[in-house]
Amino acid sequence: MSETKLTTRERILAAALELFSERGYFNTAVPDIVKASGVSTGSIYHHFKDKEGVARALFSDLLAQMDDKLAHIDANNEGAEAQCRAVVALLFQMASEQPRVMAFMLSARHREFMPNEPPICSSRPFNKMRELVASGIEEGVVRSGDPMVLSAMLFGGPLRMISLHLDGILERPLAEYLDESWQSAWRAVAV
Amino acid sequence: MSETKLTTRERILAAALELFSERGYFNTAVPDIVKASGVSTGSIYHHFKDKEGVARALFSDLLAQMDDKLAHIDANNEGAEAQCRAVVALLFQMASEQPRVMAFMLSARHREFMPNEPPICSSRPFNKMRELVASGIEEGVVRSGDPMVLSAMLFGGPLRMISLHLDGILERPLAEYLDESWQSAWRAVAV
DNA sequence: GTCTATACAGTGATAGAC
DNA sequence: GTCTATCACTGTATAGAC
Repeated sequence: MSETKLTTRERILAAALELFSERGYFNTAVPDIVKASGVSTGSIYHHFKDKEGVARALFSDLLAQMDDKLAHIDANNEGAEAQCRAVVALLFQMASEQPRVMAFMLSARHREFMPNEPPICSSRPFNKMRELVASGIEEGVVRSGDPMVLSAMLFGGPLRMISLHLDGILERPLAEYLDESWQSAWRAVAV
Repeated sequence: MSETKLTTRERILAAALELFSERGYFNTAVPDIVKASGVSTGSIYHHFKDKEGVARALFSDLLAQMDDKLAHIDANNEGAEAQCRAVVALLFQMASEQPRVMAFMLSARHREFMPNEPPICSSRPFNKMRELVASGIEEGVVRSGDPMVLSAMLFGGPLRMISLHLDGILERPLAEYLDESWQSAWRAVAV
């Protein structure tokens, strides 16, 4: 536990992530963040403009992390099929290991508390996923069609599995559904 | 416009649906519902226990409506494949014609404002969809496998298309994506 | 940069007349 | 059943000392 080594900013964001993903943004008061982080109200407002600013910084950090991981996948896998499969595996792994992070990123209604933020499906990670499908079409491993639709079909099923997992509906650990999910999903778009 | 003929209760629920789905539950104050419905604060609290009670009634009504429509599909279509396809068509149609309703039902984080409500994916309509897939397996038109997974794969893609539509990402009207979406989705689970 | 104390707005909910 | 008026409180954000 290197929690002591975290900067003030990091402690605030860690507490906010915990609380926002657990109870939701609107059920979290600033004094809750104060208690959970051990940082004072004044410090929070020194580091962030307002409560929404905390959420924005958190969301932006998480998107950047996700973006890094996708870039890593891109570099370490050969061909669109392997890359897409690695993306699904990554999403499953993150949903298992950091369910809070995934809940905040995928399920939260960001627009409700960050009115000026674009919807998550137009974020870089989601665009990257669409690009992968598009290159799959060029490679000839994905049938031709609207990349938007094909991307929704390829990743929509696995993302639903993640939702079910986050809602506590699945009987077994999410990882055990990976193979079957991927095989089904790939059938939807394969040539 | 038969708005004048609505009962007080209906006017409250109609206004609440409009506001909750537009701005979200937490961005809607009771006085907002008062203004939008033309009904007084006192009347709202006469008909509902509290603000959460309004949301619960609304959600329950919408689920029941959806349930009716699914029963109708069940009765008017022969075979699991046709029934599943009709479900997807219905969802697309509703998302086009009543985007607010669908946004409130599919995307809202209900647990955040109705703590005792079960997650929507364990609601009757979603169970019905899983049952359809299960009967598809029995009929031999859907490959054998975990019905939970297969259901997620069949409906996950189309539901993502609906999300994209509700977020305003799609270039064309949702209806134009129906055929391509269905064909892809069905491939994922067909024998 | 961090803290405590506090101002102030806006919220959910009630009281009580009609 | 419906209304108006009002309360008590919570939550955001600021002021200002250290």
